[in-house]
Amino acid sequence: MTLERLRIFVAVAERDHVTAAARALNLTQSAVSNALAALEAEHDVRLFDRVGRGVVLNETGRAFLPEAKAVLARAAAAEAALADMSALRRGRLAVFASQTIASYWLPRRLVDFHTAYPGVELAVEIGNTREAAQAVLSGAAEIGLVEGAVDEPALSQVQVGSDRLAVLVTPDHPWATRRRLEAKDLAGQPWVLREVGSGTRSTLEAAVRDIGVDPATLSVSMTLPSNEAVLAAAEAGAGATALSESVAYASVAAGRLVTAPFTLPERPFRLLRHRERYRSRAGDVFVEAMG
Amino acid sequence: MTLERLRIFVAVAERDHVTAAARALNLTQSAVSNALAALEAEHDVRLFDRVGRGVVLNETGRAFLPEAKAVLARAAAAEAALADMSALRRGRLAVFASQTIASYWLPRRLVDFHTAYPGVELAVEIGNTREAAQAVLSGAAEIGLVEGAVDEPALSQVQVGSDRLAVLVTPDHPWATRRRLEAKDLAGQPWVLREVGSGTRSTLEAAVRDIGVDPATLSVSMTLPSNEAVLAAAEAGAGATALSESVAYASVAAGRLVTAPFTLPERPFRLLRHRERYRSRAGDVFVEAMG
DNA sequence: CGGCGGTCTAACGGATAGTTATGGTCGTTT
DNA sequence: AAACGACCATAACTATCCGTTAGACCGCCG
Repeated sequence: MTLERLRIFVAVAERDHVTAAARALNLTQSAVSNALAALEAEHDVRLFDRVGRGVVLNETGRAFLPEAKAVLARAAAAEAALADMSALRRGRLAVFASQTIASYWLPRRLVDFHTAYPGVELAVEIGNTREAAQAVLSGAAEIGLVEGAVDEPALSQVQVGSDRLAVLVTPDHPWATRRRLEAKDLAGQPWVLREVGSGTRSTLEAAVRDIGVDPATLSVSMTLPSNEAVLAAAEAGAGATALSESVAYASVAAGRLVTAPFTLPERPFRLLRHRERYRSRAGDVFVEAMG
Repeated sequence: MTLERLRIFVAVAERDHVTAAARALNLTQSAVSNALAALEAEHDVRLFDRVGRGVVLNETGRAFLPEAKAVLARAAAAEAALADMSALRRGRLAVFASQTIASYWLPRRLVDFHTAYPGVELAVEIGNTREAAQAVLSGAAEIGLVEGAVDEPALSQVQVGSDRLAVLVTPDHPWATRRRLEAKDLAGQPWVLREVGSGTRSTLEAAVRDIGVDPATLSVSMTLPSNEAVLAAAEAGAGATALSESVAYASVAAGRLVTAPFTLPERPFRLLRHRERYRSRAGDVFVEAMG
C-alpha cells in the first residue's frame, strides 16, 4: 500500500470515474487504471465494479474509502508538522544559561524571540558556567550562555554581550567612603560570594589575582548559590561582595548598597554551541537575534 | 513523503542507529541512510544530529516521531480493513428476496450464513419477483431470490430450491370434501389471491392456463399483497386461495384450512446475480451455502 | 597510529510507475 | 442498424526511483 495509491483510489472513488480522476491528479487514465488494479491485486480485493463502460465503487470500496481518507489525513498532518518545524512555526529550543545572564540579560531577548516565533517553545535551564558547557556538550541544550571563558574545544564561543562586576558594600562599610581601594585592602574585610564554579566567583578571583592578590587570602564569610541570596546577605551586612552591575542596580539605586571604588574588568557573555551537532534553524535565528 | 520512508525513519529513531535499523528492516545501511536523507531533504528539515560516528534523534525528529507513528498506525488499520474484507470477516451482502422465500425459506439459511460469517452484514429486502430482478440489475442488491422465471439475459439464474403451491379452502368449503377438482370447477368459487407481479399469482395463473382455463375467468374476490393477509382472508372464508405449502403449513396443521384436491406443479426458487457486476466473495460464499 | 565501527556518497542495476498507443465494450446518435 | 464517442483495460516502452555494492571518510579505542 502506498500513499500515492490511496490518493488515486480516493480520487476515483469520489468520482466513480477513472478518466476524470486522472485529469484531477495530472496523470494519464492509464496510470490511474494501473494503480487501482495494483491496489486491488495487492490485497486481493475488488473495490470497484466495472459495469458497462464505467466503474462504480462497490460495497467493499465504500467501506474502505473512509479508511483511505483517514490515512491520507494523518499523513497530511504529519507533513504539515514537518513544514511547520522547517518554517520555525513550531519547534523547541533548549537554552542553558548561567544565572546572571538568565535573570538579567536573557529575558528581554527571549521575549523578542518569542514574539517573532511564537510557535517555538523556549526551554531555559539555569545553572552555572560549568553546567552550561556540559549541557551543550551532551546535547541537553543546543545553546549555552555563560559569563567568562570555557575551555572546551568542541564548543564554539561567540561573545554576545558583556557586563561588569562591581564591588558592593553597605553604606556604613569602611570602604563606602574610601576614594580608592588598594590591593592590600581586599583581604581586610569579610566577603560574601557566589559559589565556586560560578562565573561571578571566577571572574572576581581572576581579577584579584591579576593585581597580585591570592584569592585564597580573601576572608569569605559566606558562599551562596544565587545572586539574590548574595545580594540580600550583603545588604544585611555580611560583608563586601562582587556582583554584576545589573544584578546590583536596584539595590544601589535604593541606597541599600554602594559601589566601592575598585574597578573590575569588563566580562564577556559568551554563547556556546556544539561544533559537531546539528544547529537547528531556530538556534541559528536565536543566535542571529543575540548578535 | 512515503509510508516506506516513515517506516525507516521510525526504525532509526527508535534505535538512534542506522545500521541496526537497516538490519531490522532487511535493508542495507546505505538504503536506510538514503531514505533518511531523502526525507530530510524533501521537507528541508534535519531530524537527526550526526554526532561523532553515530546519529541521534534531535528535537525536531523527536517532535516528528509520534506523527510518523500515527500515520503508520492509521495505514496499518486501513490495510487490516482490506485484509478483513478480502477474508470475509467484514462486508455487506444485499439480498433481495420475494416474499414467500424471504419469509419461509430464507431465514434458516441466513442464520447459518451469519453464524459462519458474523462480520458480514446481511441486508435483506423484500418485494416481488419483478422488483427483485430490478434490484439485482441496478446493483441495489447483489443477490436476488425469486420464485419462477425471470426473462432477463443480464442475470444468471441458478435453482436453489423449490416449493409447491397448494389450493386451500376452509373445511366447510364445497371443495373440502371433493375427491377431485376439475378445470371447470375452478371458476365456480371465489378466490383470494396475491397481487399481480407476485410469483405466487403468476404461478397459479400459469398452472390454470396449462389446463385450459383462462385466468381472467376466475372470480377474484380479493387481491392482497402479503401471504399472511391472504391466509387470514382465506381462513375467514373469503374464498379459495393458492399459496406455498410452507406458507399454509401451520393453518393446515391446525385445521383452519384444508388442501383441495388440485395439484399445482412444483415451482423452482431461483437465485439471481448480475453477470457483469462484481461478485463479492461474501456473495460467492452465500451462493455456495445455498447450493 | 592502525584497526574497527559507523555513516555518507557514488555508480550501477532492477523494480516501479508513468506515458503513448491500441483494443474492446457499451451507450448514443443518425 | 451502423457508426461514433466515451470509457476502461492492456501492452510496450521509458524514465524515475530505490536498493545494492563498493569505497571514502571520520571518530573511537587499543
